[in-house]
Amino acid sequence: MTKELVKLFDTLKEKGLKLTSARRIILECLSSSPNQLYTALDLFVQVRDKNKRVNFSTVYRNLEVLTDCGLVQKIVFEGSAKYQLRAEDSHHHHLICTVCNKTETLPYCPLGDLTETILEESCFMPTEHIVEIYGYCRECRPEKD
Amino acid sequence: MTKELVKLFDTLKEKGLKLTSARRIILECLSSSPNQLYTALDLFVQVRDKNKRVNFSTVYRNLEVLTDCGLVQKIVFEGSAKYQLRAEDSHHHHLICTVCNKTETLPYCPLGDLTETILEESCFMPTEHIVEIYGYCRECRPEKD
DNA sequence: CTCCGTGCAAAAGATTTGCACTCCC
DNA sequence: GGGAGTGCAAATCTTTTGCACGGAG
Repeated sequence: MTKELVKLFDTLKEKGLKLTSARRIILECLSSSPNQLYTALDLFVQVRDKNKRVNFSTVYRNLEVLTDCGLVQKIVFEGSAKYQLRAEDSHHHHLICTVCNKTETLPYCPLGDLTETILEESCFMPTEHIVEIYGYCRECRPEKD
Repeated sequence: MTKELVKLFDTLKEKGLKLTSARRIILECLSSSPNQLYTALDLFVQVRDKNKRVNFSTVYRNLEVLTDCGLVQKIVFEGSAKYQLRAEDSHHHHLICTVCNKTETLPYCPLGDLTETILEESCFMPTEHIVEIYGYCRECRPEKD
């Protein structure tokens, strides 16, 4: 079992949540492809492979729990929610390939100090933001001509 | 009837779409609160007030049509799609108040020239992006202390 | 007159919930 | 042992679709 996984489990416990077998498997699956965006269904299929007794609702309920306690990041696009482990270290965003749906990480935030600027310009006080960048990853990029 | 409304109707016709009474009413409603994000249901309720015979599916179908032809902008958050007239002039983003749900416009794009940078750094070729900024508008801002 | 657009009803898909039972701490 | 968590089934909510009919151009 990887160090990262242990850390995830510990975080769960610290938050007063029980480490059940469903949660263990869900975190293992998410952790096995940290750059993939899973729908609840994607994840359920993979979880099911490891333990047939885990229910779809349980996956949903736990994705919500894990999102609330900050271990998982939720993004909504193309009609359904997608989930991914949240890198616990730093604020970042995603580069999402519209062909293969794999994601890469943009390790910094393009908004930078914009919060201050917006507050001054618009009297609007930003608290959170969504930045998602869509395009072609290196593999899926159309041939250059 | 406002100038802006006439312009919207003309755009419809230019695109080869018929100006039906449902579309007229939908655009009137959207145009009456250009800074509000409407769910399909919100809009349906308001449309219904003006003409009881308009169907919910018609609202959905037209929101899609209007989005496709660029008159309306669609944003998905909090579990459902929200719609708003698209300012026809320029690329911009939204400041969304998490209290009253009203939106303001951020008249520029915080990503700026980042497309080039990302391509160089990551070999990822951005084609589109979502930037939505959440926070408190001037009216809903918590008391300063 | 001709289709695009619509009303209606039903289906599809995503997500949530009530309840009894289970099993982690 | 107690309460958080789960399985199951059904409900709910959002969005889509098939089909026959109606109205804008």
